[in-house]
Amino acid sequence: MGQLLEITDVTAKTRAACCAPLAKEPLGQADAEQLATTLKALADPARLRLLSIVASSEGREACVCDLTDPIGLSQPTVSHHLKVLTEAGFLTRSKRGTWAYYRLVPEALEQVSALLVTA
Amino acid sequence: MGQLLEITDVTAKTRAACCAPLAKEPLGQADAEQLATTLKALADPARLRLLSIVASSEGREACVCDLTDPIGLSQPTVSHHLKVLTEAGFLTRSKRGTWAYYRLVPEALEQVSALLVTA
DNA sequence: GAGGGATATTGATGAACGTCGATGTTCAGT
DNA sequence: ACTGAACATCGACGTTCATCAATATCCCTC
Repeated sequence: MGQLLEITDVTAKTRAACCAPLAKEPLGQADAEQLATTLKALADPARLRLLSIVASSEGREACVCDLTDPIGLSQPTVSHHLKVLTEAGFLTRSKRGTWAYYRLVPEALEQVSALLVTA
Repeated sequence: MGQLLEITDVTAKTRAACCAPLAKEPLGQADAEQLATTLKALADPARLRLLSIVASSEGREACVCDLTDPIGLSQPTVSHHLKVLTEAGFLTRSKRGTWAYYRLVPEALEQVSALLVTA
């Protein structure tokens, strides 16, 4: 009891919250695989750009139509990248009319950031 | 003038220091590719485990012989992963006798960590 | 309900990656 | 010099992944 995580937002399924900071103790195989999956979602130029565009947009959200052009990739490819980022927990999707809006989940990035710090 | 970076260690070739934080402004193509390369070095279970073992070892360093067994991969594969981490700036290599010691570069992880934070 | 626009899914293709066995290299000790 | 140990490099193989064109789905409007 007295778990530290009780304070955090329960609704956010922060998949990156898998383990102690890297430098704290050796990662187990399962934890390493989970963290790697999360990091792999970030380790792509197109997805990093998509994330940063969304993050610096008003309300920290943007629709696909605003993202396709500046990225310079086809619409299906952009859609695919957004799906990867969403499944990794970095974005959430909400459809309004014909448009799909993707919103940043700041806690997800903070989680990953916290795991990498040397403590 | 008054650059923030002047304070940081000059000797460390922190390759991750490419750009402003993700949420600050949209990443350019070149910056995104560089960051992605750095993150790709982290986005692998074996490399994450290697990093964490080194990070939690005495003096934040370890030789290959101490790493091969706990990882459960062949020696060439471990050697390859260590090379990737070194080229990404997360480790440095120093040979003493027959042994090769890999030491953690904490600043590199801190750099990446700082870029992901939502600011 | 028919047409059109925005987004998601599918299938295919080429490149990048993780892994290993085999071999090369360097160094300590005999 | 020779042998053995520690580590790196090479070449090959199977898998994963980014990307696109084509197609499907959903929703608005007329």
